[in-house]
Amino acid sequence: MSTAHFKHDLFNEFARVAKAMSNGYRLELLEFLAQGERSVDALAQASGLTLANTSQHLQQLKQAGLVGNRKEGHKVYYRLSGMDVSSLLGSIRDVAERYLADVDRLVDDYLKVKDSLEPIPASELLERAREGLVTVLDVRPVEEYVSGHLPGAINIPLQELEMHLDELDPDREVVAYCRGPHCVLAFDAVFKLRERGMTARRLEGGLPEWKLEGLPVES
Amino acid sequence: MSTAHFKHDLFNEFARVAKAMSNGYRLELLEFLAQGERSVDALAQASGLTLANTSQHLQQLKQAGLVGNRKEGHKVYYRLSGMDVSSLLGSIRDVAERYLADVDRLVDDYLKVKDSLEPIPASELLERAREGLVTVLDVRPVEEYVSGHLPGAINIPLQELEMHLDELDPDREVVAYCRGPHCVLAFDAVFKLRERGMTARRLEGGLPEWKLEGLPVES
DNA sequence: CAATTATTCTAGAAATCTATTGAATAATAG
DNA sequence: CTATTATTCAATAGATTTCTAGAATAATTG
Repeated sequence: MSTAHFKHDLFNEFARVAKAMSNGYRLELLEFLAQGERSVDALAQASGLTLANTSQHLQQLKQAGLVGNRKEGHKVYYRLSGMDVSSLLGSIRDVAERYLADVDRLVDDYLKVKDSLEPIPASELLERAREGLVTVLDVRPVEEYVSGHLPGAINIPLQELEMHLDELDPDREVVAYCRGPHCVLAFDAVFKLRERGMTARRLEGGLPEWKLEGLPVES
Repeated sequence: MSTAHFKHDLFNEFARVAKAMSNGYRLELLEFLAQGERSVDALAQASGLTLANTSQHLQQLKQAGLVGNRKEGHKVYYRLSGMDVSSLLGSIRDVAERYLADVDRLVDDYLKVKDSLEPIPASELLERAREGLVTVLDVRPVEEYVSGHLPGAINIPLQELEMHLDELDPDREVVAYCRGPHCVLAFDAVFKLRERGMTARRLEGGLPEWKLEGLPVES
């Protein structure tokens, strides 16, 4: 095999990985999977895709080596091949955020209050949690909480937040988190809590970013 | 705008970045650009694509925010938007190398001697260069060397290596480098030098990786 | 064993991507 | 001003992707 040929083949292989990630729905699926293992059915529901379509997208991700699966009973559970896939997703996010004006515009438009919601870094949360000063609030759906969450975090899915406000100590600051840096759940939660007069901030990044920093996870 | 809509749009923006990188030729162009600024013409020659085709690929990269360009005289020079694009390319490479069996197979097939060519890490090269123990050899084409190279490196493009062997001190170890971790130029150079009885190793990664570690570049 | 559930497979239409070709534009040189 | 050089634009054919819908498979339940 010639050098040019080798190089060409190699770059085509790299392109396969990028191609697998070149579709918005597949990136959403990867973000869901970054929260933990999920069945095809659950992923279809979460993404709003049809079952057959979800299955096909997952198979593309699998062929590119980004996810793996296992069969248990008559369900198939998919999972990320490794946390470096999550990290790759983060790199794409960062590059997009830095160089695509549309991303900035979108984030600004939707999260107008962005500046007033200055996020708290993982390191700071760790410290304040150690001192017992904060309530760590996971606002993702129950299934995602169950398959892994921040140590000591309590789970109140966003939709149920208003009904369970009494579970939160009104005198402690709340730090909310969800799936990732652009996940709106934590934004909305902080907004609602502040409306109720509580002190609330959101964590910078979500569970996947927390894991990538090598911080402990409870489940 | 609804939450679901926002999320969907956002992930589609991220997908644009991945889509721009989902083609082998475009990844090759990005690797060339990671060596330094280049004209469309030069990139067409290096990649083997036609001029029009090269121009179109570059425009796709530009629309995804990955590259920028400037006009000087009647030439247009393209450049990476930032080193984080180079870093993203590296992440894709890593994921592909780790999870795609085909990549391993390709690298093993072509670079059979891989194991005997254990690369020297940047940190070690720095140390040994400081002690004056090694000749740092850049085997990329002259243009790439000119637009930036390792401090103190001498340039002998691979094709001319045999003719210029006398420029190398036979008693000093040679460390060769080129464009990146899978660039064959340095592999071939090390092979040739060893055939001539010289002590030679290749640097782990190429110039872009060196820059990403924040190490100094000369030009 | 029949019915049910979860997933995958197959086929096809519409949309998108890629490479090629030749024409158009823009800057410079003569 | 004309010719030349470097790049982009526009049109097109062929290949690939994406989504849908219904059939097929595989494991479990009754």
